[in-house]
Amino acid sequence: MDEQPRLMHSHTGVGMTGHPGLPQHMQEGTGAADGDGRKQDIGDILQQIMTITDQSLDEAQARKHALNCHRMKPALFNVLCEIKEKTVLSIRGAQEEEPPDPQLMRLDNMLLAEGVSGPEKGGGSAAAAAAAAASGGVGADNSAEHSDYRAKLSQIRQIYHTELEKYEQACNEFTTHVMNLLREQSRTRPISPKEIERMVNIIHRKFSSIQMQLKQSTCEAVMILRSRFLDARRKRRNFNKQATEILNEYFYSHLSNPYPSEEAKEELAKKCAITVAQVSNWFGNKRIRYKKNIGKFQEEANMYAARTAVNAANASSHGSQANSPSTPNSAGSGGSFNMSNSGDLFMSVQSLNGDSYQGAQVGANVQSQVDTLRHVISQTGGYSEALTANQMYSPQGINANGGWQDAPTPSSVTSPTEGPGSVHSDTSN
DNA sequence: GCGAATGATTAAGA
DNA sequence: TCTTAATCATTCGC
Repeated sequence: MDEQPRLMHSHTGVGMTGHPGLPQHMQEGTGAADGDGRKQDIGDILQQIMTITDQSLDEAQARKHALNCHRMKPALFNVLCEIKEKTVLSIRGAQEEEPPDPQLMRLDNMLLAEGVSGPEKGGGSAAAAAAAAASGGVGADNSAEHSDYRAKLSQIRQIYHTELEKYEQACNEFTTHVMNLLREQSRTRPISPKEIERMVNIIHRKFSSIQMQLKQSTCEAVMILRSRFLDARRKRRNFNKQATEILNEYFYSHLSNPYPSEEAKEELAKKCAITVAQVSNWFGNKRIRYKKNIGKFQEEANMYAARTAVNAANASSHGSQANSPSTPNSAGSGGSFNMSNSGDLFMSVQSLNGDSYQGAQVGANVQSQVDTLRHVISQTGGYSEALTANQMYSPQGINANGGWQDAPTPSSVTSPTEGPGSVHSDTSN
C-alpha cells in the first residue's frame, strides 16, 4: 500500500530522471507484481502518450523518442499487445466480411447497361437504340434525338468518371495517409498489418458509400434523361401519305377480316417503313374508327375499292391471275403483298346500296364511283364471272353487334384467302 | 385558336 | 398475347 503515494505522484509525470513522462516506479524497475498497480501504471503511460498530442511537435518528438528508447518499452509494448489481442478478439466477430450491397450491385448494373460505366461504346448509343426499338420509332426520324441523347449521356458519363476519379484519388490519398500514420504509430503501439488492412477496408467502405451516392445520383440523372428522351419520342408523327395508302389499301381490301397476319404485318411494316407494332396500332385504330363511323369512311372505302378494282382489271387484262389480283401498287414500291380476297373490296360498294351498314351516307359522287366501278368490273373478263351482281362478295363483316362476325381468331389467321365469290350478296339495287 | 384527324397508350377481356 | 374501347397527346387544316 505504500505504493499509493508514488502512484499519485506519478500522475504528475515528474520524478523521472532522464525519461520524462514515465512513472517513477517503471524507471526504477520496481518488481511490484500487484495487478491493480500495473494497470494503473499502464493507464498512466497511456495518459502520457495521449498528452503528447497536446504538446508542441518538438516536445512531442522528444517525448516520443524518450518512450521509444525507454528500457521498459518492450515490456510495455508486450502488455499493450496482450490487451490489444483481447480487444481484437472481441471485435473480430463484428467485422466479418459483408456480402456485396445489393443496392450497389443494382446501381452498378444499371450504369453498365446504360453505358455510363464500363467501356465506352459510343456513349450509350446501344441503350438509345434499344430504347428506340422498344418504343417502335423510325430510326431516321429520331437520329437528331439519338444524337442529343447520346450527347447528354456522354456528358453524364464524363461527370461520373471525373467524380469517380476524384473519389478514388481522395480514397487512395487518405488510405496512404492513414497507413503511414498507423505504421508510424506501430512503433509505439501494437498495430498488426491485419489491423492496417482492416482500417484500409473501413476507409474503402466509407468511400464506397460516398461512391454509391454518386452512382445513385448518376442513375437518377440517366433515368431523367431517359424519360425525357422517351417522352420526346412519344411525340407522334403522322405516317407519310404513301404508308397510309398502303395500309388503307390493305385494310379495305380485307374489309371482311381486317386482321393482317404476322407475316402480312411485317410486310406492311417493311413497305411503310414503320414497325410491326405501328402496323398493329394502325389496324387497331382503323378497325375501331371504321366500325364507329362507317358512314364517314365509306367514301374512302369506295375510293380504295375503285382503285383496287381498276388495278385488278388492269392486271386481269394483262393476263395475270384473275382470282388473285395483286395489291394496287400506287405506292410504287417493288414487291406487293397479295390482296387475295379482292372480293372484300366490294364490301363497301355493296354496303352503299344494300343495308349492311346502316346509316351509310352516300353522296352522288360515291354513287357515280359505284357505277364506274361496276362498269370496270363488267369489263373485267376474269372477274365478271365471280363478281356478277348476284355474286358480289358479301362481307363476313361487321355484324349487328358491331364486330367482324365470323372472323377467325385474330392473330391466328393468315391473310384471308376466301375467293371473291365465296359469299353471296345482293347488290343489284 | 379551334376542331378534326391520328398515332400511341392503357385497362379489360377473351 | 392479341383485340377492343377509351383516352391521351400531338399534328394538321382551316
